[in-house]
Amino acid sequence: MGVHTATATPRRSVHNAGARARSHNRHAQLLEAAAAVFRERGFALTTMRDIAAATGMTAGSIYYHYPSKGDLLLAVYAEGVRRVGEAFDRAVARPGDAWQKLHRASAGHLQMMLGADPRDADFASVFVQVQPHDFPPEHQDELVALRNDYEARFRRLVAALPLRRGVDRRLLRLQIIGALNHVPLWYRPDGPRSPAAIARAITLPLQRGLESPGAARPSPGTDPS
Amino acid sequence: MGVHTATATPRRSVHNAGARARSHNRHAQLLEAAAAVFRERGFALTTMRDIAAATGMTAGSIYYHYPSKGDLLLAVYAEGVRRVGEAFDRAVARPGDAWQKLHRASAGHLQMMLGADPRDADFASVFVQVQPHDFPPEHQDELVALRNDYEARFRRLVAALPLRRGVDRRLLRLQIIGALNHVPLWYRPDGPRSPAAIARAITLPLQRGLESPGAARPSPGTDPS
Amino acid sequence: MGVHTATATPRRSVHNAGARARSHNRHAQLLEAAAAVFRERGFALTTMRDIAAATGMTAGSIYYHYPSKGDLLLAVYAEGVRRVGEAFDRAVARPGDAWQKLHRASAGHLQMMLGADPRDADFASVFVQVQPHDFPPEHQDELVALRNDYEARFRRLVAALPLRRGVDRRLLRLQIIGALNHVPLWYRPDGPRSPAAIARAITLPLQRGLESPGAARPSPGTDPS
Amino acid sequence: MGVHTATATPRRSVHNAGARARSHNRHAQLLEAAAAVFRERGFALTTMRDIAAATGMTAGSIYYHYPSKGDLLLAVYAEGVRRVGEAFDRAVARPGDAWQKLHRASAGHLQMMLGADPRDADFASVFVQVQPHDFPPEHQDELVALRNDYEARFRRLVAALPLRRGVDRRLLRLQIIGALNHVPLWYRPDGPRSPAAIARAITLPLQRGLESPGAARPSPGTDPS
DNA sequence: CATGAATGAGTATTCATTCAT
DNA sequence: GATGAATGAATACTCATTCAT
Repeated sequence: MGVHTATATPRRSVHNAGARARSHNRHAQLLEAAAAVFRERGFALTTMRDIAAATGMTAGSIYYHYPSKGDLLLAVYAEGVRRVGEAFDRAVARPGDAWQKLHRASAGHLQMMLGADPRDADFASVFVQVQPHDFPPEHQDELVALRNDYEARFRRLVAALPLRRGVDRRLLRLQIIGALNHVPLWYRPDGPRSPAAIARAITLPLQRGLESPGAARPSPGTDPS
Repeated sequence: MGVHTATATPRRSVHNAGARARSHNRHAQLLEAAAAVFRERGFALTTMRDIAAATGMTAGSIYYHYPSKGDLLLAVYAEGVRRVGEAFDRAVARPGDAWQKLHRASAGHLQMMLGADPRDADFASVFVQVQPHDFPPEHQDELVALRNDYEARFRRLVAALPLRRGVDRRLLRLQIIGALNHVPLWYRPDGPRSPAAIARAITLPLQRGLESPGAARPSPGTDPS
Repeated sequence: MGVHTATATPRRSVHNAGARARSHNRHAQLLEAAAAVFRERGFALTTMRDIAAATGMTAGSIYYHYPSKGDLLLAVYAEGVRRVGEAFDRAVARPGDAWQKLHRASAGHLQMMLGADPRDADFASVFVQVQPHDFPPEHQDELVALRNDYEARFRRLVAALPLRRGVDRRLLRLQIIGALNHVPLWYRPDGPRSPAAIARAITLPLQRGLESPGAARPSPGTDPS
Repeated sequence: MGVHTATATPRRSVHNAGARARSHNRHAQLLEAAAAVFRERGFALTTMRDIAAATGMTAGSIYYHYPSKGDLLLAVYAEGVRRVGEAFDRAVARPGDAWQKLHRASAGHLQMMLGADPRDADFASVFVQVQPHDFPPEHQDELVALRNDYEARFRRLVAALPLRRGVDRRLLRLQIIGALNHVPLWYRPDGPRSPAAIARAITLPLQRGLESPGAARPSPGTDPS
């Protein structure tokens, strides 16, 4: 679990507990700063000096921890996948039928991007908004692998949904992901709806429109997620 | 009409028909090349040399026609808005109820991005994928104005939809746009569904889930759009 | 004595009187525009487009009249020498002793730079402020020759001055030229002194301080120039 | 004190003595090289590569020390003001009457531009020959402030001169400055007069021509400056 | 004569990256 | 671990100049 599950790990391992702790902090700090800056400015417009300034380091020092800007982005991306994935898993783990799990998982996904913790939001936003397109070519495969990791969760959940015959489950999944990931482009924290409410307002009509006729109608108030 | 309705127009007008025709062609050619390259690489990673190479010009020559890279992007964006907007308008102009118009307009929107004409696709994709964020600050206002122009069409159309009470029309609109604009990220032209079919598969469940109970159920086969 | 006494003449001669007249006007117009722009922005910062804009031409058209930017500057410079030289000559031609002639010639020099006719001022200012340094190397010799032409007048005039023994006439001349040419850097047309008065205030103390003891003291009011 | 008193200081301070010394040397070296090249070619015609070549650096490296070409020029200018100003102050600090101080200060001014130390000459020449006109607009105010700083010294000195009634002290000051600053345009180091002698030859006649009648006549030999 | 269009060599500036200390 | 300094390749943009029409 730690911050460095991703492939783009730092150059060398540390040698004692004190150093590891310090190192860990420094790494986490660096990764968070990078996430914040990447989110704010995008990859191409972010300079290593921007990130360095956000940590109190100088640009050269970053290279002690990450071998390149692309690796740093990849590490941020991976951490984004990890965090959003965990939120997703937590939502799915709670009892309920498949539609309820979808509502809650969507809410979890959105809350990671828009919720109270700005660090979650930074990592999740990078994960959700950065496209393979923005990466240096040598990292694109890894990026796609990470993304697939996450999307597999969605795939499994949608596969469990009781749907009318003929519904294209892949398209349903992509429609939900598209709608959810579009939210940060217009969301205002002082708006009338919470991220969870938005997520529910996105998925509930789809349930109404697509669930198999035999299933019980969802009653809006029964799921407190 | 024509390519140069947009705000970011070329530096000077021409004075006779022959020159105008030539000039027009060159401009259209330049704009199309820029659209293709911006779409492929994004704004930040596209160099003026890339665009020049795609037209057979030298980088410096572009500046005879557009005063900056940002202006060129803006012109491409504006042309994207114009093309997608026209497709939208054509769809809405055909007779039908509001839901039918929404289905067709969504199909038009998607077809611009994914349809047979690669030039439409280039302009539309730039329009849809470039964010204010990617623009030089001095052009962002204009960009937002252009985008609002287009979104107003969607707003009017959604306003005309017969919906259950309590449905948030703004959210519905943004959900549809989000889902539609996400399609190019996964669409494969050799896939089983046409862009129009995808659009319909996105909006039809929403109709089923959200239309006001009194309205007639949509029968899938009646709208041939 | 037309505009083109200088070496940097236009590419080809004209063939009939009408054309010559028109050509002459166009040339004069171009030269004046160039003088104005060179004066305002300096050689290096002036673009051919600046000059073209000031004449209503396009940049390429200038090359019909002058083979290069350097040649254009040289022509302006030469015209400056011509105009200031003529003013100098007029002042010297009027009757009076050598000191009176010096006062009047200095006044003429200054009036060319600061007087009522803005065209004189443009040409004179370019002449006076542009240094060999600013020229393309291939024109520097010619520039120096032109400048020497003008300075020879000053040299002759100073040679005729009745001075105490031991006075360095060359230094005196250069001191006067330096002081005069410095005036445009601080002169304000709404100031209390006219260019002629300034010139006199510069040269009169030098007369008082340097003229040979036997000469009559200048009485301030006698020379109305 | 030292090289970096001026406003256009390098980007960041250093943290230990060794580094500071190195840094200081590098800065001084860079500034001196820039002064030499600016003096030789003027601001507009000097390229960053020229300056870099003169220091053994790469053009890009200059930006580690100065944020722009304009800032670099300003730093050179400021150093010129500082050096010439100090020479002026030293001359004024020595005992003597106001006229003697003027002679010596003028000599100091000239010696800075033409004296034995080529570095002084570079800085002083840039100070004296560069006009606000040559600067990027954003630096012009600062330039004028620096220049005023220096001219105030001259103003105070001229204010102390015993002069005939009616003499325009401002004009006298500007006449002297104009004559002095013109000298580098014709001075040859192998000529018959030293810079100090030239300065004296410029100011002494003005004393003779302008000092108030009651004052003692200056005897040429008494002031050995 | 004039122009629209293009060129290509240059210009300042940026920035990821390196490295000695 | 960290940094100051440097690098060099790339980038947007400029501009004198050319030339077909």
